Amino acid sequence: MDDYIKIFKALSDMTRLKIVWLLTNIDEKICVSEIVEVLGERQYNVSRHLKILKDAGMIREVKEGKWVYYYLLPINDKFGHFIQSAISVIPESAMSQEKAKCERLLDQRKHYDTK
Amino acid sequence: MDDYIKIFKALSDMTRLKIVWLLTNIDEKICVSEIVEVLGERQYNVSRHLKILKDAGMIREVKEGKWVYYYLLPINDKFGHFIQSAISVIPESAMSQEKAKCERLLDQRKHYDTK
DNA sequence: TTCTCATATGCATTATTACGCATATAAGAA
DNA sequence: TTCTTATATGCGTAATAATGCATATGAGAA
Repeated sequence: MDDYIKIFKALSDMTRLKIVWLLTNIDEKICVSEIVEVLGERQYNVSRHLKILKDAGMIREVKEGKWVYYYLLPINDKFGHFIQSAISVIPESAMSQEKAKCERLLDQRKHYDTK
Repeated sequence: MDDYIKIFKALSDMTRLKIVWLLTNIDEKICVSEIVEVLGERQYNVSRHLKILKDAGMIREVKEGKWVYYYLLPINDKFGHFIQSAISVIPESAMSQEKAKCERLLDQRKHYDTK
């Protein structure tokens, strides 16, 4: 039961729900500083929220040079599947500015990467 | 966004998740004193948790004499549908004692009702 | 090595939530 | 009406969680 509680708790904070929503709807890994810019939150808080999501088993990170990229963990059970589905149907209207900003950032990153 | 947070917050407490799980898996309305007995929680806390679930739009009550029965609200949107599905697949093993106790109580109630 | 950028974390403070106790409300029973 | 049972709630306290600030860690750049 505690594992389920942990997941619901992880999602019951605006910043964290936004992070998970972005990871779900952007379908790409994002690094901490990008989340900071997209959400307009402090860096140390974003780091902490990411830790909570990681402890709940929802995300994982990969290090690449100075950066730490976070991505959604693919689900392995029915419960996680339904939870991810629930998040994926949260309408974009609730997150429109954030999504636009995020897409702009990711686009910049691609241009930078290919230079 | 706040409505989604409210639902996740409502579910991120052991007592409340157990209540919702019971209402989901028993498929019958339950009154406050039955929940109190099944979960072994104090009456005033159960009442408060029920209020939080009600404010999140997950349950509703009907009054019958001295008793107040609570039941799951049928879902009207995709998000709620997935959340209810997630709860319904939480394995019975996590709630076995409670479910058994609850079934025993409901059975007693039926016998009492038909007297 | 030293500097800078990206990320994480220890510690104190504030804010939120859960709880206990007492009591209010509400309805049927006596 | 008074008594009892069922449920809800006000108020204070305890437990949890989120935040701010400073700083640590870690990696590439100079």
